[in-house]
Amino acid sequence: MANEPIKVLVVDDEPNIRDLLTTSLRFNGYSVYAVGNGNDAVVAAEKGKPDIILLDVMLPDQSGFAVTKKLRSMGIDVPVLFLTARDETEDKVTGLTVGGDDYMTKPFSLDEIMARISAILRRTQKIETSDSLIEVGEISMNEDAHDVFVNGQLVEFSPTEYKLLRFLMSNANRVLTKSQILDHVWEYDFGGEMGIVESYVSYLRKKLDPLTSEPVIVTKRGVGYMYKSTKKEK
Amino acid sequence: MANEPIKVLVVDDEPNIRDLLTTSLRFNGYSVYAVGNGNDAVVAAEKGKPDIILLDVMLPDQSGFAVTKKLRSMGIDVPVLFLTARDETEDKVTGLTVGGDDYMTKPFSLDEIMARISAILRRTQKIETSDSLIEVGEISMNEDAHDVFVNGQLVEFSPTEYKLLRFLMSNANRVLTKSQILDHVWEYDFGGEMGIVESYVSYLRKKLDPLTSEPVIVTKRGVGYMYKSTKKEK
DNA sequence: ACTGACTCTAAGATGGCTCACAGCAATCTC
DNA sequence: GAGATTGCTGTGAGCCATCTTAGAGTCAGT
Repeated sequence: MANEPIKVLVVDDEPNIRDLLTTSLRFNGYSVYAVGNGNDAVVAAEKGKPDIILLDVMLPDQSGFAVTKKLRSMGIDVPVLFLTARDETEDKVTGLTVGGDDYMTKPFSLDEIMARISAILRRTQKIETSDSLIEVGEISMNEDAHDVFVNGQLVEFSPTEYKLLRFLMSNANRVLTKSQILDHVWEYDFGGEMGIVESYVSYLRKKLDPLTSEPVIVTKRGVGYMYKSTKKEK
Repeated sequence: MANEPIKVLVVDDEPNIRDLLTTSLRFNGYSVYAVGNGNDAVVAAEKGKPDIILLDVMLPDQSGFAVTKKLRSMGIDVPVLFLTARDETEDKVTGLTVGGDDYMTKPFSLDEIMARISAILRRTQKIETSDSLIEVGEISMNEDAHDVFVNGQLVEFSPTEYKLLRFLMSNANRVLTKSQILDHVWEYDFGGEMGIVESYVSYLRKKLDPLTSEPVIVTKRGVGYMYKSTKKEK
């Protein structure tokens, strides 16, 4: 598919986060390399010419902002997705979303971070084809506007409902276990039980089923859930 | 495809499980080597360059997670199929299905574990030819969707029925004894009688026979069962 | 502080699933 | 053909996965 894989630079001092991101990104087809501090980040960005950087703002040697500033002064204006702790968000983040940049608070969910990366690349790499519309069966989803249309009718969803639906739709016609759903849709430090997936599937069905000709989320007993789209026979 | 056999590393401290897995995997054409603790696993993974690792999470020296982390930090990002006990599942499962990884709870069934391995290799080795479709005679089976079509018509099966049918189909035109079926389809610690196989064959027939031109599961009296596909040409 | 939206837990209800058993059917042996 | 053996399937008990809903706790905006 991709002759030139998209290159991502991950900068975070926590090995767990670094592994999590590296593994997931690789699996999603990105070419990834990861470093643990600001100095290495600058060097790696200069040599590796990444298409996007995931950059923790809280690094041992210098802040992510300093790294960005240094890169920009070197003429490297790669888009950055900042990773910040929840509490240090409000004050320092202002002005971050200029240009192609964006930020996410930790802890994040994998599905969410992949979506953000896509969004940033979509905005910055004009050549990129993938548009922000996910359309499967009777439901279409506009990623930019966060809107969901079911057979043309706008339906409101809570953030979690939205993420769950997006994950199900982007894996249409494939059974997903509750563990998979939990791992991808919920924040990585979520400590609860898988029962919450059942609850949210229930919420989704309550909103979706009245508007669709047939149930879109089917239960595969003993396995998991699947978003089913009208499939062509073969 | 078989010029280079796929290499599997088995890591489990229980010799019984290790032997069970090793034997089955070898029989299925994999190149297998097995170790009993985490340190050996890291060494073996480094030297042997396996295509996939079956990794018990509960090892004598260190956890399977620690092993994985060590490997990833060494730049070895081979996919892992974690093996966990049923009770330690609920709490510590988070993050297990990230990347190409997956997990299975002990006790498992051999057929199930082979299916999972195929699924993981299919997802991670993009070159892999075999897709997720098993098609023999009038029945086709979509592994991703866990769907079974009999002459184009979707039929629902319980998990056990599904596994039994999959095992029969992947051994089409070969007689399988009830013991073989029990050993492959049911969990390895199943304590019941072989009569259960007869029951489930009966369930399958009740659902399949009305939709097929001739019975697909034939009884070889005194021997076992066989899935028969009408292959006229050869 | 009040309100409403949202997340998550817990628990009861439901119904499917697994498995054993038993009687009947089919097949084999002599 | 008769009895013995093996296989088939209906019944039912107990278990377990799933669905749904009510409510507690939290957070944001007014």
